[in-house]
Amino acid sequence: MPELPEAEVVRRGMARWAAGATAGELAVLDPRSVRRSPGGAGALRERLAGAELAEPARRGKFLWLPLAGGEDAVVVHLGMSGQVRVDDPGAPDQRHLRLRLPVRSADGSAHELRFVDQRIFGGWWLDPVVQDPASGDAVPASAAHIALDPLHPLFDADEVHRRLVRRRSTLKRALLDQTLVSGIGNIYADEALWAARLHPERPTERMTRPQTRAVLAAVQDVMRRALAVGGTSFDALYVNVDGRSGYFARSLEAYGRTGQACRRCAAEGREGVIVREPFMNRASHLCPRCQPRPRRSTRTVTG
DNA sequence: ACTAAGTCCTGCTAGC
DNA sequence: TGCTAGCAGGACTTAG
Repeated sequence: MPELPEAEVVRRGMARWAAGATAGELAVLDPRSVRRSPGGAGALRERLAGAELAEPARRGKFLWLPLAGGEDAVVVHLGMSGQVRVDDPGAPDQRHLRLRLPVRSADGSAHELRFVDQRIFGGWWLDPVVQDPASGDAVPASAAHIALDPLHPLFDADEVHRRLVRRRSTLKRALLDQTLVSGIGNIYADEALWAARLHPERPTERMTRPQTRAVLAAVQDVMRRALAVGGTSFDALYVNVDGRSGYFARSLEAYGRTGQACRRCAAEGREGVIVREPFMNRASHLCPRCQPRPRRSTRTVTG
């Protein structure tokens, strides 16, 4: 699933051909992929035709193509199965191809930016650009509520801690809340919790500052390592703009390793096994020996 | 029938 | 009793 490292790989892949390019006429093969765009396919197509694209940008899992002039941008969100592909004009359609944007790149070459999305959680939409007062960044309005991501230069773990302990929730749920810290999804949440030896159900108000620092440092570490090898690919759902897979799946310690030995336990002579636990109609993967379930919460249970 | 999951939206509840 | 902020959970989606 695309999380921050995968979105960043896609951003870099797009940058070479999109930065400074001139857009042609957008083909909308499935209007559901532009359902968030004001005015629908027609308005988006009209705005893009002939528009100059600037350097692609990203915050958390949100990507966008700023349009020359700086007043608006095309947001590209991958959802859970979205891909951006850069193809030669006339290349055969991919299965689940939803959008096709011809571009004349800065070097004069012709390409197509294509949006392929099996499950249609993602999409493209036109959005005004606003200034985020906290960072000074220019961001699309629909991404303005998103917190800084862990790889942002101004990311402040202690500020996240202060906000975290005010919450009456649990740790993994908080890590997935894009308004607290952005870019983390189910894979990197499980990996960071394993690395920091913290249970996903740990109450947020009982987190210590060293624990918060540890889990956020683990997020940064696992994201940087994933980025270095092109992201995490489990199947054909996530690929780079060239259609190539990332190699981080083989480095995962918790996610997707249900029933397999915990490698840290094995290295230390213990026999922990990764288990899968239900979580928000989804799943968490963890080692019960490294990540013991917190003792019963001190939170008041009404009844 | 059930699995995968990012984000938006709705509705509930605690607390004042 | 009523308001609000914050939190939890459902809806959306398709292939295997």
